Amino acid sequence: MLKSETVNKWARSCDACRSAASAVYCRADQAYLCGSCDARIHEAASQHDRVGVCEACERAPAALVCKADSASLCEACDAEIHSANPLACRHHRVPVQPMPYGYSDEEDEAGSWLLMNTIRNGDARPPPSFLDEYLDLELEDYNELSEGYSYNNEQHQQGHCGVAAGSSYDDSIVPVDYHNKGYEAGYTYPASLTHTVSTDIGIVPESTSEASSMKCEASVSHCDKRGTIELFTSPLIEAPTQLSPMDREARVLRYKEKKKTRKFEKTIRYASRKAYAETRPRIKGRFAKRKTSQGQVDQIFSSQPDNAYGVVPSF
DNA sequence: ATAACGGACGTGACCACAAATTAGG
DNA sequence: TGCCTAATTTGTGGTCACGTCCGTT
Repeated sequence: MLKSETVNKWARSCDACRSAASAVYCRADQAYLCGSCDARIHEAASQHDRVGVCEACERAPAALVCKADSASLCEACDAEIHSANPLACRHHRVPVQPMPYGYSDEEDEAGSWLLMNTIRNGDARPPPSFLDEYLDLELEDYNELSEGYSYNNEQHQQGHCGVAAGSSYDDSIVPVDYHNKGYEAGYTYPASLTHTVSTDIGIVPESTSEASSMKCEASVSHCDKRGTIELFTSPLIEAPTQLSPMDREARVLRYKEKKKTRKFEKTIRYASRKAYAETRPRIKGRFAKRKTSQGQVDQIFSSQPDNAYGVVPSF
């Protein structure tokens, strides 16, 4: 089943800007696009059918929507997830519908905007009051920001930021076409199919360590039953211990933007459980045993006079 | 200026049980 | 190594109790 508390490092990058994670797949263009690129490109081609990206692998167009899991899945992930056990097989799934024009991944858009502005201004360095802006961070957030911070102005001046706008892409790394070399060629995904990013993670170096993440094909994220996230790294993986100024800037900006756009509303991971909870009997808001609740119902109705009406027992 | 009071608001605990996950054979 | 079964854990929503904040007296 799907877990929402783990990090998916496998998200496919946008085919247009090569920086942000893709959010949609355009069937007409046969291209994966982030929210901002999708909005820009399809402003003139609004008739293109687009679908979301699979929430499990984030690297293939969604083909089905699982009502029980409230998740859009590609055919491969759907087959894998829903063949796991007889119960999963019973999940109701419907073909994914093309999204109307106007969809945009706000987070990607805002993040790109911030990055573009920074680069346009020709200065990717943190502002003088850089740290002051984080005085309101939670301690653990601050630790995450502090971890691995190493500002290297020389590298910045040498033009390592001269890549596509809104990108922290390291042009010294040759991009890998996952679609051709991985997914379609039978690339095996991690055993734990995950599809969302926990806000507890804080800064998740999605685009920042894109170069390194491209080399991290063997890494496996694991979430144990207490919710602790463990990252297993193979010896071949290069960890981003020293971040470039651009990488650092991108991380900071992404974090700031994410903090702004944090959504505190409750997220439902299992729609089936929600549906069941809504139908369950209650006594003063608490879940009640079916037999007990039935007895209470009988008691309530037996205590009402024959002509009593308008009283709705709260179960 | 300070204390007391009360209303508004926010937060966490509680409950049962299907579903998901893990452990062991 | 893979399969099966049993045991354990997770997640779900409405209500209540409690604490905090703020305005009024």
